[in-house]
Amino acid sequence: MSEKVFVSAQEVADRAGVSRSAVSRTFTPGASVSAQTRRRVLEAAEALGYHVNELARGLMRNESGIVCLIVSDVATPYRSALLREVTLLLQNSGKVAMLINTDRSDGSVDHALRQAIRYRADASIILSGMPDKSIVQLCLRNGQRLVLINRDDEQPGPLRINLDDDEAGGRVATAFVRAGCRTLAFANSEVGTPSLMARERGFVAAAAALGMEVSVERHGWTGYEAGKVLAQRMLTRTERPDAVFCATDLLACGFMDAARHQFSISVPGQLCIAGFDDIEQAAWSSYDLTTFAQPISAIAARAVEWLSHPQPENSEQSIRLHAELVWRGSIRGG
Amino acid sequence: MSEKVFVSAQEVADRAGVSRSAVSRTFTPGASVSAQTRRRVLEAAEALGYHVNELARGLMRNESGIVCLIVSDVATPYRSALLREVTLLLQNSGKVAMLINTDRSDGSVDHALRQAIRYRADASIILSGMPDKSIVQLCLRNGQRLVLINRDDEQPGPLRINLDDDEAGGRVATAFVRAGCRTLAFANSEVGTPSLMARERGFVAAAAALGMEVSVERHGWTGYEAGKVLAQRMLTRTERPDAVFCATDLLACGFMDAARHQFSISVPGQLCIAGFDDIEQAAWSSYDLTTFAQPISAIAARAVEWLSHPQPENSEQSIRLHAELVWRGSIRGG
DNA sequence: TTGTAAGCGTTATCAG
DNA sequence: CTGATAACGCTTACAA
Repeated sequence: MSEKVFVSAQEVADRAGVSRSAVSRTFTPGASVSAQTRRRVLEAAEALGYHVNELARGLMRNESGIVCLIVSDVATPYRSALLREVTLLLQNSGKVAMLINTDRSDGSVDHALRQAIRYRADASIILSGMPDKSIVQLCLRNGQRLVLINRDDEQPGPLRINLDDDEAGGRVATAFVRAGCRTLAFANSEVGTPSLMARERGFVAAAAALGMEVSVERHGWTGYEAGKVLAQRMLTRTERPDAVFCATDLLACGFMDAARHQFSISVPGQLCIAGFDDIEQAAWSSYDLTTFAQPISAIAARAVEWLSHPQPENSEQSIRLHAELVWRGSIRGG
Repeated sequence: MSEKVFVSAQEVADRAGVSRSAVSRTFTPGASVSAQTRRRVLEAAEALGYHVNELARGLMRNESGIVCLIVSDVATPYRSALLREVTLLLQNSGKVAMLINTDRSDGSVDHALRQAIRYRADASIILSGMPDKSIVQLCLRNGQRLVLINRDDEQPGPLRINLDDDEAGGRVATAFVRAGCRTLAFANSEVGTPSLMARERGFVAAAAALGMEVSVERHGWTGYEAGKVLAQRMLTRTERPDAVFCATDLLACGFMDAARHQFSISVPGQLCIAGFDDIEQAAWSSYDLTTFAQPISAIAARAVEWLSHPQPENSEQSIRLHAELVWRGSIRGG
């Protein structure tokens, strides 16, 4: 198989009878080339199968066009939906996404960020995990913009996009009470992400304000299986809850399935359930889950927009978005 | 904010009191550097925060380390699971994934492949859509390796990984008959992907061999909603099917939900259902769907392995993998 | 083992 | 508007 393969701007220039620079200008938006030169260059390029080498271009411009997406558990409904949205917007604004799949181990995100630096990514968007403070500084020093989504970090520099997780609890608590529920529970995972904890705290506080106590249980990761386990724990108690707020839709689906199929508890008849994220499955008729919608499009839009714009420099780099309550059938009397 | 930011090998060399090349060699696996030089370089690099510039390295080596993943509908359970697997393996073998999200329009994949060429990706893996013949040739001429997953294309050059979709039908048909079903149906989407059509043909043929006819209906895309619509069409007929093979798990979930919640048909009591893909939701107790498992790990492994190995050149570049039947509760008498 | 120097494919600068 | 020339940060003969 042939080895020396890629055709360079020089070859195009030779064939078109112009200089390298003319070729370069032809492929640089907004550069001044005469219509004729331009046409001849394009012809030659087409004939030769020339494609700009973005590696070399990035080297010169000190701007690769690459944006790193750092994420664990990509196959999860919420994560993959966010990923879709972000990549789409990124492409529309002329960037290209580099995907780094982290595991849930400690140095994982830091490792990913180092990768981003080596490829001279213009920016990194962190969808899961938390980078170490030092590596964040390293990225910023290297001129890399950082976006943290739902990470709720305090340090300045990166753009932080978060939801009003704490306020969600209040709305659910009210709905549960209105539905006549008396024994409230919160099903959480053990991972203890700031946003998950905020949902828990908000719910507990709101319930307390209504004069009710919440039994909290935490287990495993935020997936379907953990929801089942949590249901097993909570539904075998002597004082069984008649309302559960699950920190995540996946937890809620697992919880609901266990309640119905293992304990023959009717939802919402004997048990009201609410989730968080509004994943696609929440709308499926088997679940019909009342939940809070992650404003995925808004999140992605704000992130990408911030990347494309000249930085506002001293403006507060923290955005708080609203998670809308989506009423469905898993709470009585919606 | 500071502008000239990235630290170069030269600066490291200066600080360590060695030459540029020494630095380069230190970061090139398997190059000969004395332990002492190596140590001094590493110290200087650490102190300065040096990171190899992969853009420049790729330019020299003519090998970027980038592998392009071309995929539409990333947020779909099957796609995102495959994506997770591929990115993971890619990372383990020292490559990095560039994600391009295509829509279902015609030139979309071609556009993505051009992007891949511009970034001098070492390879592209196509998970959805079909590239034009000419662009495939262009990629190959440019030394870019190509992997087509479940695309069932005939042209030589790319590695083609496919399943035995056609054989699946036979196993389902037998199971349906054994369950006592008499009125068979196949629920497909309109997209007409080779693999989807192969499932349909295989099922129809197998049923014919058993002396039964299959009513086929096609609608929309391969998602949950389309499954509901198909159910509406097929379950309102005078001669209602008592067994349905859905081309996709998502279709099956939608079909099952419509059957149960709109038509109060019990599954598997009055209606047996089978799907294809074995997405996570198929195992959820609300569905408990009998289905065929995409051998996701094997697919990813074969793809990545082929990319990393020196090409076998003349060997047949087509792999056919087996989709295992996963027995669950949506067919009677498993 | 080490340093020197050439070159990878671009773009930016600056004359013309 | 165009063309020469100098970077960009790296790797890799080749020579020491």
